[in-house]
Amino acid sequence: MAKAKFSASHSAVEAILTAAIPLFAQAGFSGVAMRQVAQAVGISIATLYHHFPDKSTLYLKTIEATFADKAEGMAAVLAETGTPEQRLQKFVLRFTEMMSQDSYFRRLLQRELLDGDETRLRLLASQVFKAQFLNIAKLAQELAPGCDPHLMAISIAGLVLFHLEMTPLRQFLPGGCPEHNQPDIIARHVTALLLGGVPCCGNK
Amino acid sequence: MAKAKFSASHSAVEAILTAAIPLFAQAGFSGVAMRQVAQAVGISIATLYHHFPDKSTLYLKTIEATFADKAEGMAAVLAETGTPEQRLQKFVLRFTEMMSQDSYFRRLLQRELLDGDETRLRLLASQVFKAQFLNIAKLAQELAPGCDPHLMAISIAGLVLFHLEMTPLRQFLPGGCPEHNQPDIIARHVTALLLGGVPCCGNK
DNA sequence: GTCTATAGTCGGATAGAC
DNA sequence: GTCTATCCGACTATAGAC
Repeated sequence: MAKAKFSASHSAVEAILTAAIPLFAQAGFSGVAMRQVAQAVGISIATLYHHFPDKSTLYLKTIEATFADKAEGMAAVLAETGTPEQRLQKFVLRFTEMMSQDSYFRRLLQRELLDGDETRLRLLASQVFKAQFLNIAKLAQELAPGCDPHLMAISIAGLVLFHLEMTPLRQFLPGGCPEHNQPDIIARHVTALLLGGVPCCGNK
Repeated sequence: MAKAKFSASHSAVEAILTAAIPLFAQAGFSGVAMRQVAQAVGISIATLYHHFPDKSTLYLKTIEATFADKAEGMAAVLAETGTPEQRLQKFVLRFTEMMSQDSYFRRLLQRELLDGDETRLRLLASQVFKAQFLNIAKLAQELAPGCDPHLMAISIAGLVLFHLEMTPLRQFLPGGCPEHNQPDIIARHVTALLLGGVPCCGNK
């Protein structure tokens, strides 16, 4: 009973969140007006406020939806067989590809690292990172016993994410070219660096 | 002649920029109101607009001032003697310390990587990074001949910067503790990783 | 659930006196 | 150079009809 009603409401909320993700990713919380969101969905502001009590809640729900989507995808990245080196290589490649594809998620992540309050940071940690973080840390311990797994896990993810963060700046730096933004190029460089240290191309 | 007049104007502009840096670093362009800046300096809005034609220009000048300050400091980080390994170690340590201290610069850098237009990104590249980037790339070539120096330079700086970006999230991730945010801990980890590859603590 | 209309506030920017 | 006073458009949020 009341199925149609609930379903309609549900899809309206989904449509709003879908429209809000690119807007907040592009301009951040204070850079987006509720009018813009309403216009992007094709509804009035009053209808928007019927589904979300205020702008902060809309933003939080947008973040939650984005991160929940990503948490699902992240689960498929690991659980590989092979030597630790092979598993690292595969993880880095898949992680790079996944992060390259979803610039909205990446931008929201960057914005949360700058402006996230404790609630949203806890959400980010527990929903998106925690499970994969433990797997990476475990892999790092196999490859580098005695090394701090927490620092290693952040370094591995950070190498990939920072190269993607630098995409807009790269073209203005010496030696930068569009090829450096390709996922497979970044993944190969990061893998070689992690497995070989600085002489990373001597062992190719 | 007209020295006092010019001097007064100069220090007023400086006072405004000094007050604007932490505000824009904290909340970003759209998160700061001109009224806030005026209040922080202790002047009226009209006076603020007497010195800067609009908000965009104030923001640009704030970024320019912050980056110009940093460009000076960056010059002192390099020019070391010793083996390539020793020079890398010293560079990473000093770079980490320098970036740890100035969170305003770091936040403005993060914000520009998200929202910077071409003008400001070119400024960032040429004023802040270019000179040091070439030095790091050169050092990387000594340590890893045949490896792409552009990718290596970004990886070296990125390892340090990403660990600092993760500071607010670290406490919610497995194994994270306040000590992981200390510059010397980060620098040691990054150096070991770069010189030894993943088995970074086996050679301590 | 969705709308039009609007309240009330805050934003960037300006006029003109001193 | 600095101020008070003000304009006015944009913003968040709400009221009330359908």
